[in-house]
Amino acid sequence: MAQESLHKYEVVAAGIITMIEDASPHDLLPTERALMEMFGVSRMTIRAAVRKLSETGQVYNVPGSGMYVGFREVFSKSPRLTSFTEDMRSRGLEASSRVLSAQSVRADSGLAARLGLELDAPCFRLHRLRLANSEPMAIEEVFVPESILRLDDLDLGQSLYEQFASRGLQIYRAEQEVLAVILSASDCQLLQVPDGSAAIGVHRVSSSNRGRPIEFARTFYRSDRYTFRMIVNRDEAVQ
Amino acid sequence: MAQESLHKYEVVAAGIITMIEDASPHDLLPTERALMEMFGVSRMTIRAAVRKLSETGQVYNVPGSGMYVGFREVFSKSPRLTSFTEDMRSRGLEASSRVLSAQSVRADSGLAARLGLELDAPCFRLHRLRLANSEPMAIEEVFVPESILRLDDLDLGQSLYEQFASRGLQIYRAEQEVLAVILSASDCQLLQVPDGSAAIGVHRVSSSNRGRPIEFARTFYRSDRYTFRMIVNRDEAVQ
DNA sequence: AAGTGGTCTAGACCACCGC
DNA sequence: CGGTGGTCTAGACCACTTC
Repeated sequence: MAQESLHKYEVVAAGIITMIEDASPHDLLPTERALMEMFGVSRMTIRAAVRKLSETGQVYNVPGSGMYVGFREVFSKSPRLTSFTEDMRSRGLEASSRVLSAQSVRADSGLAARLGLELDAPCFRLHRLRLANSEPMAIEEVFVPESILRLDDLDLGQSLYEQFASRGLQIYRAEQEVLAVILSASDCQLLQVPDGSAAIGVHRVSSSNRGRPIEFARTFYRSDRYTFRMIVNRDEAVQ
Repeated sequence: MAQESLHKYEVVAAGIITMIEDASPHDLLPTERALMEMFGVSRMTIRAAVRKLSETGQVYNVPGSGMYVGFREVFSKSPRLTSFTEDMRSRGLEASSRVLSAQSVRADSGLAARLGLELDAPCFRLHRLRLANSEPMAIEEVFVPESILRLDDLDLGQSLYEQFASRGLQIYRAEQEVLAVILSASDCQLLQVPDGSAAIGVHRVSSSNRGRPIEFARTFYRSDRYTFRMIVNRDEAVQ
């Protein structure tokens, strides 16, 4: 069941991935010019594919030398914008959720600033326990302007992102802040962790492709079950 | 004092940045074809500059519509590999450090695996308190194989990265894991935070451009002073 | 229908690496 | 020195947005 990719560079990237699967980290890959012939595309298309793969650490380039298979597959996921469901799926877990509350609220100054709203603008707040393989994984608090989705129209049984999409709003981009917190007693109980446990907090403002803020979410992940993994690269020389 | 950039796309990126400075978020920027004429370069060079800027959220593209100034400058830093010194400098703070201990150790199984060494291979461990504007900000524990830098040759007064560089080893890439922890009583004292405080933990394996692991570092940042900020983008449609 | 960014071609020269 | 990735050109067609 081969997926029908639209763009050539995606086909090339998929082809390179199949090469990588049967190779060890730091193995030398064919040169870009050789890949041109193998895939019958121009060099820029090869480089677009390679860029995509090197962003996730699956391959890496050494100028003047060649292109190599990335280190370890465990670490191959750089931070990308994903829904909780996708994130869990990529870790081999099945996501579900339990609604703790859903209510209408008025934006305070902090929320209004984050979502680009007037003070006291109507929003709804959705408070959910997120589970992975039926075990508590995170507590999520989402605020959405009622100008985008009214609480009355909210279908609690359906994915929030799908409901945005059905209104022509697709989330493209997010500003995100990662911090450490100590959970409240009630949150510890919900997550089934010892009292006073630490958690990874993520504050996120998600926006449409037009830069319009769609949601502000505060999520607290169990730190015994969840970590952020990423590959970081340097632009220039070290300090 | 204009910096002499080597590449055209860097010159173009710098030029676009000066446009951005006098503009507001979501302002429309010239089209790529207009920028070609303005800078006298080809479209691919414009796009290389735009890619660089959009990685850090300074601009964003809307297909079929145009290119726009990014949201807020506060959030413009996506996760990149930086030294503590650079990281603090980019936040407008001056970095310093206090050595807590420096000793020779033997790699246990975890360390050996991370650094690609034999079990019991000699390494040194450097334990430092990192300060920003003379205030404690983080506790850092670095392990380096003695095959790369011997403890005897270590100059505690000099930047570790500079000592790598002087041996022809430049750090290009790192695998990083971010987690939340509760600090030990002694670490709380060092960081001057209340007992039982949470901290952001970062585990990092840094490698040379040849994929050779150079250091394993465990850093704990005060979570009241330090957060990770990043912009994340989507590749494809939402779940 | 016109204009936009996204993709793609078929070339080219360069800095750097390894022999 | 030849080969590598990094940059760059001058075109082209496409899907999509905007009017």
